[in-house]
Amino acid sequence: MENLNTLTGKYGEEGDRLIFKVLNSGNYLEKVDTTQMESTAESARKILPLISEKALRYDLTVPFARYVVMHKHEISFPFKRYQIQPVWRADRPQKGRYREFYQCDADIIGSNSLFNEFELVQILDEVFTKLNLRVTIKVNNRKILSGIAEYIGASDKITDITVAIDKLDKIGLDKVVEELVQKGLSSDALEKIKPLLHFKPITAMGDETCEYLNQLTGNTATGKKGIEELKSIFDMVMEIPLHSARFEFDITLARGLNYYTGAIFEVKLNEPSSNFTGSLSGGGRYDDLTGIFGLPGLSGVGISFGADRIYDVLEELKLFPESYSHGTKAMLANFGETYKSNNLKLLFSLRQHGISAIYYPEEVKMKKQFEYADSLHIPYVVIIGEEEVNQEKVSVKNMKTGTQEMITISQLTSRLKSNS
RNA sequence: GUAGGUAUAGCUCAGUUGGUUAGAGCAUCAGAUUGUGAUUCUGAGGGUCGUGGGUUCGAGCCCCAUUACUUACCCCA
Repeated sequence: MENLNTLTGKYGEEGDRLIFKVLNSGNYLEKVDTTQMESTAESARKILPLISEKALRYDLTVPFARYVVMHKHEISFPFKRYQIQPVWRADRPQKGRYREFYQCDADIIGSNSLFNEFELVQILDEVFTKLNLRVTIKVNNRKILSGIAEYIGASDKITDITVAIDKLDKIGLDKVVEELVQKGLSSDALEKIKPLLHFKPITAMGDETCEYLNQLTGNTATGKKGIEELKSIFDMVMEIPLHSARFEFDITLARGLNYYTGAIFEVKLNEPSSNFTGSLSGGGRYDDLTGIFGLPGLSGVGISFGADRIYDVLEELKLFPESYSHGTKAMLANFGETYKSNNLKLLFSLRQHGISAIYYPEEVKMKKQFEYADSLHIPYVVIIGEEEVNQEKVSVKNMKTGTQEMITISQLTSRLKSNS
């Protein structure tokens, strides 16, 4: 839970609408002049701060910035932290999109070094490599986008421009141009921007490319700085290559969150057998997020994993193991009161040896007990009945191979211990 | 915020132009020499067809409302 006014304005116009506002406690209409109320959007906007002071957290980055400011005297900078918690969006739920979901954030605050960006890229690569997911890490830089807007004389329209360009794949060149015109872009600006629309994502940044990009951004200082930063990250990625992730610069990558000022990241799934389109992870650099809480000049960079989306994708691609190897190792069949004591002794002896075992609690048919063991993927079923007691042995059935044999308890123990 | 779609057994779904006791697969349960699963065969139970109205001789099917779920756009994890 956060104060509403610490969240508003940080996530863009769209973001503000998606914040879950919490109604004030008690008589929440106390401060409202009900005679002035109208059912218009504008009236609603005016009344909102009067009836709601709290909101559910929209992401983990803004609350993190608040935390850093609150604890500035106890923190050594550069400060790194990770955090896994639910966040909320007042959105219409749909595939891969939830009202409540878990984000896993990793941030480094209090350092301008681009090495931090590189470290985060390494984390992204390592995580998705370990999860066995092929992904594309898309990267861009807000300064490049600002440079472009500056160059074409439409600094106030950065968001409109990037949002439109972002749709290139989906709606095509003509529609994008149409949308830009509709947003009020001059024909002169449009001419300048057109080469950008033909710029495809690239996976390497040589000097020539940089030079070309400088041209595209009209050699503005901001644009140049962004290109320089981008190249610096690329250089590091070239030097220490990633394990499995594809790393590419995509000039159409925009990101709606207002607070980003430098590098921006987004991770897309790159598996032919899945058509999941949402981003699995995102992030970027924010230069002055702590400023609004009273600690200016602190730059940070962070990424966020969408745990639920990653889970969905792993499920869809069947990458979860069918059962966990460290689950129950053996089930002792229940043969009734006569053999209960033998079973209990064995059960606790096995557990003392660190073997996870259970005793079927009811005296029911063997068929049912075996079905139970099978449904739980328990690899061994141990039987102690008349035969076994007479021979001072136990029967053990390997549920995978179907073979069964009679062995001593010490043989059983070492067998269950050895192949784990 | 905008625009669609769906709602029938525990689950996944059939159900013809409205017409008699609403079906299947899977799951569950019970049996096939009462010490054996994944892989056999036989049988059984289980549904006020989301809810409330309406049209009709008659509604799972048509119309209206309502609720829940879901998909796309917008945007994002």
